[in-house]
Amino acid sequence: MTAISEPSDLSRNSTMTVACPHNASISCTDCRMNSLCLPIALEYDEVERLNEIVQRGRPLQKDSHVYDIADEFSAVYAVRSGSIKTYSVNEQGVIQVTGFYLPGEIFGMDGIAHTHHVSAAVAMETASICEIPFSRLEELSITMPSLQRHFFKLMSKEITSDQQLITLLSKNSAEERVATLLLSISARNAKRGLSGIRFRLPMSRADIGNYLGLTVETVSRVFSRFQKQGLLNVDKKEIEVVDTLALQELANT
Amino acid sequence: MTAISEPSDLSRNSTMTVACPHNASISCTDCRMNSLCLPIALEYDEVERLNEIVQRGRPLQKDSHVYDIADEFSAVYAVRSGSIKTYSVNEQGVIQVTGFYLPGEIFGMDGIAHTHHVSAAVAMETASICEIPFSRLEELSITMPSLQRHFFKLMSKEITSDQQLITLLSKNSAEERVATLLLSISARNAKRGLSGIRFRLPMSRADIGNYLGLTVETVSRVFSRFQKQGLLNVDKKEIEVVDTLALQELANT
DNA sequence: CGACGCGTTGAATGTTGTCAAACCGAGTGG
DNA sequence: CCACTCGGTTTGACAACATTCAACGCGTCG
Repeated sequence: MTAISEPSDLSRNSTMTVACPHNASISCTDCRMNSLCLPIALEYDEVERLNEIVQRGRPLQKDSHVYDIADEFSAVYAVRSGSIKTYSVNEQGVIQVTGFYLPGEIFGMDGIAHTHHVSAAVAMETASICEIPFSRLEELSITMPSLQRHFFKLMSKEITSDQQLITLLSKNSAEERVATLLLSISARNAKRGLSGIRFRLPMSRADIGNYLGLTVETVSRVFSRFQKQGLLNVDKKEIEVVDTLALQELANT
Repeated sequence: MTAISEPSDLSRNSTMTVACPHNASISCTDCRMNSLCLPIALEYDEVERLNEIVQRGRPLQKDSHVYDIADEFSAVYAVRSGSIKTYSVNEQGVIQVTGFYLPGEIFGMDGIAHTHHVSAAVAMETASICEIPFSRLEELSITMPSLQRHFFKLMSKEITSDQQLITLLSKNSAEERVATLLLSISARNAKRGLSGIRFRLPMSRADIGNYLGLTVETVSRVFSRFQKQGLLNVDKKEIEVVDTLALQELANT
């Protein structure tokens, strides 16, 4: 569960050899995302050792599962391209979207304390991911303190982002919730070196509504209102942030 | 963060020597709550070893902190008597109550992945607690697999109860939220051998409202409505559940 | 072309929040 | 002993906000 909070720090213009992010044969060293998903403190040969345990699969199709509820927990995942959403299902079968994950972000840690996943993860669009087997990661962590620290930080972030979502749902209006989500996605895009002003939302209105505890119609209306007020330009999933400050004021209320 | 989900299993009518729960000199072996807060699989001498690392303090006064936000994380805690609430505060200073803890329940695990607490814990009434230094607990866990498993289960429960709260806030009405909380407290009282029908709510209406994302007035109105409909008898904090089934239907909607 | 998924918009409804007033029980101090 | 305050709770009237239901537009895909 992330999305509202912002992922790890540091942007290093690592390599000139920029390959297609869907490409499965790329290594951690060359990956465009490595400054986001890797601990910054790793030395070159440490990255190499991590690289050896990372498994890169063929790209996932839209709507296909990375893991499903009750699947055995065996790995955590990094988004290399595309985007992923996670959701849980309660006893009554109600679905709750719990997070959106963009390239460079890590997901799937909900199973660490369990033996099985308590949520599911699906691709919102064609996506490629890195699978990091957790048992190997644990071994590796023992000899690489910086890696261990990095993962503790990631787990922390998951927990605090849960609490942020709870507060958002419990205390904020529809406009405030949507503004907060937009700013979060904007900031995360900026961190990846993309524009924080113009970007494409990977998720549907229904996903946004489910995540924020709103109906599709309300989400749509908020977008329209923001556009009318000159805060945004909205064209389906394409967003242009016009008045960042106004959005921030909304989000910080 | 707990409250909606129910804590550990098994009730064993352990001892005849029932002492005052505020009494600090009681040992884990004799504690009335041990069937709730201890892993059931522990042998007698294992309980003794756990007992040796548990620190029992003087009773806490109402509104006094067990730990505060940003305090160093050093221990987890078990409620021996009274009750505890936890809350977090976001960047804008908004307080979100994140859990209510009754005797026999464990809290303070939010700091495990961090070095410092990301939430605060205060006594809602006079309470006594057991402090379990985490470093010692980790050592002990190595030689006691059943203890380790128990704590993993507790951590899992924290995470899933977060997700349950998120779903509750995001998808349920005021009545459904209140019904769910009441049933949770009822069930937890029953598990402690107390009545699940007549009990005293330890928290204020304001705390309930904050936790459930409602105003005090709404909480009060829902209680009144439930009473009018013959689901409850309410007298300030004293609750009598009259129609459990109707409450359950509300909670499961 | 027609069906379908997705998004938008309008009108009506209903739930929850806001504001204000009053109540109640427990202390407190005159 | 009584009047007083104070915090927590309840209740009412009203307004605001979000949902519901319905219709429609638009693009894609069979």
